[in-house]
Amino acid sequence: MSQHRHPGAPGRAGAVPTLPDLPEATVARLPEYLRALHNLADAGHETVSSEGLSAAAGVNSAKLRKDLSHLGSYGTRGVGYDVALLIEQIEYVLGLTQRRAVALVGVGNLGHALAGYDGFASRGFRIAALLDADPSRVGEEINGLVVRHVDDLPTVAAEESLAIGVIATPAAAAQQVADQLVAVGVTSILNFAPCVLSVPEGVDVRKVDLAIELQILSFHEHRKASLTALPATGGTAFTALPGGFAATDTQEAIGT
Amino acid sequence: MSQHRHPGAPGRAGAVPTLPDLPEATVARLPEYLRALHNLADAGHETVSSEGLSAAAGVNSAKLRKDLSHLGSYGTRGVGYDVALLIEQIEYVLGLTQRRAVALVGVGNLGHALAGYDGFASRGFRIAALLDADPSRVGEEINGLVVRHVDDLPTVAAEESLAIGVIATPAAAAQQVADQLVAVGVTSILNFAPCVLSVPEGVDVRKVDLAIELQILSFHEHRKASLTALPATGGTAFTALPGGFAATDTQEAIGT
DNA sequence: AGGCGCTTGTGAAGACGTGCACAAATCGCG
DNA sequence: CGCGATTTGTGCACGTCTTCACAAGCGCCT
Ligand SMILES: NC(=O)c1ccc[n+]([C@@H]2O[C@H](COP(=O)([O-])OP(=O)(O)OC[C@H]3O[C@@H](n4cnc5c(N)ncnc54)[C@H](O)[C@@H]3O)[C@@H](O)[C@H]2O)c1
Ligand SMILES: NC(=O)c1ccc[n+]([C@@H]2O[C@H](COP(=O)([O-])OP(=O)(O)OC[C@H]3O[C@@H](n4cnc5c(N)ncnc54)[C@H](O)[C@@H]3O)[C@@H](O)[C@H]2O)c1
Repeated sequence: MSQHRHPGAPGRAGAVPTLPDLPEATVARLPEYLRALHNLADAGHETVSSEGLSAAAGVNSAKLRKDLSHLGSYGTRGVGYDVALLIEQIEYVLGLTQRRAVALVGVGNLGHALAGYDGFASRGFRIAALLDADPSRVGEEINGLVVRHVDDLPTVAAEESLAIGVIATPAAAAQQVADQLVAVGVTSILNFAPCVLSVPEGVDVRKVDLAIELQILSFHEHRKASLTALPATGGTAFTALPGGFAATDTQEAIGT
Repeated sequence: MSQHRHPGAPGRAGAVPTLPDLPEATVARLPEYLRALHNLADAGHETVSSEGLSAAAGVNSAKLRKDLSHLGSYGTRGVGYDVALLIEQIEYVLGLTQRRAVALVGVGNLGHALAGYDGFASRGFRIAALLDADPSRVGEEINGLVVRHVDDLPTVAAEESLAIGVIATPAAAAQQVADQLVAVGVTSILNFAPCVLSVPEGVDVRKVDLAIELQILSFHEHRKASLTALPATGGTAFTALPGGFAATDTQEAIGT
């Protein structure tokens, strides 16, 4: 509270945006709030309480309030948050006011699905290029975009200001592709290949690995099975899992 | 240390497996160690040091040692870890000794890619059924599996012991599908639809949301841009980012 | 056998994230 | 204008995670 400078509202002119450096955990949740807010806006809500928004986003309301307070938030006590304003704020902080260009490398099985996905456009991104190393794939048109050869990356980067590179190649090729992306100035990479990438300092890599998610679920299945298999020694001690079990990215038992 | 009971090696008979309850953060990393270990095994390594394995998995070596110590690990001081034994251990803890059956619901754009993905089989899972609500999709054969109607779910569950349900339907249908999965006894769900699911206690849900990953990357792009835009006051103070910046699921600047 | 170098396993400290509980602020209404 | 209902923003305490640093253990070489 006290004198909290507006951290750079979208409408304001340049003048040093003063991005507050948010806790990483908060950053990871802002997109969820944003999605929930868009749903609320579509449903006609003009304001929403922290209680309502946190329920829609599936988090604790105190956590939500603390997250929003980090970006010097615009709530009104006794009322709640202005939905439209909050959307603007979050989109600004996340850097979504500009439609960022994404280059998708590897137009195979998964790459085709990604290329045809409309969730890119509706959430602030634009597929600027499809790239592949297989000559037989080059030239193919998907969703209005023509697949180009991965060696054209420098040309593509010269035409467009690439913000993010998405790697959907086999693991064996991923490091090489990452190097090529870095070479043309890409500093953010989303990697679908199941491998660790080495990148220079200043380049961010996030990974999506289906098998890891399944294996984490498998662990919990295993644990649940070994618990219920135990002969109930004293009573129903194990029926209710110990509290605070959910963590990282797992949601469990969210009541309606 | 002291007398550490083997927590249930795969070869041993039943006798109460005694699954140690691992920190959630550790569970999330075990699959990465497992992948790195398989690579090492394929490359012919019989043992590996915590330093070597942590490098291959892209984490801090102390963290790796602590993670492994949680499962009553099998390292030898002065030598390292036996690769094959460690693989066995981790696979046991993750519950991968049985090939878990996965039901994939929603065989659209993304569902097709998942159905054709060989990473399932190679990492301990088996697609047991493909399900969709669209009558025109039912009957289609993908990778040797025939798409069945989602209303056949009870029949499928009766035939197979379904461990995990994967939801790849539009967000609007996801909750309903989740309810159907829960109704037939599925207690682990991987959700690709961008929405929050409500499930009863005891059911685990993990989500994969492409847009969230991109938006997190976008935030860091935004932040990096706003930093470099600043007139360098004293010198190269901002060239190196403050240490300990990577978090959650982000790897950054991993040296070779 | 003894010593030496290497590596594990872990205690302890600090950083980080979470959630309760409540004071401060705002609105609407009489 | 004042009051009560409501909701935000946050201090605080607690739990979890990370990282350092080092003693204990192991194998090898002499
Ligand atoms: N298919 C899925 O559902 C799925 C799910 C999770 C993860 N993945 C991972 O995503 C990646 C892609 O999977 P896929 O099923 O689409 O594989 P795929 O073999 O169908 O497609 C890979 C594509 O990458 C291209 N490619 C290969 N080397 C390249 C290079 N150096 N530069 C540019 N392009 C190159 C190939 O020509 C091919 O078109 C894999 O690493 C896979 O493990 C896939
Ligand atoms: N395509 C991608 O690359 C991608 C990436 C990330 C997330 N997603 C998400 O994954 C989901 C699927 O995306 P998509 O591109 O494959 O969509 P899609 O429309 O191509 O496929 C959806 C499929 O679900 C089926 N379906 C609809 N209602 C159903 C129900 N009640 N029960 C069973 N099946 C039902 C439809 O018949 C269709 O086959 C969406 O939520 C999307 O946001 C997709």
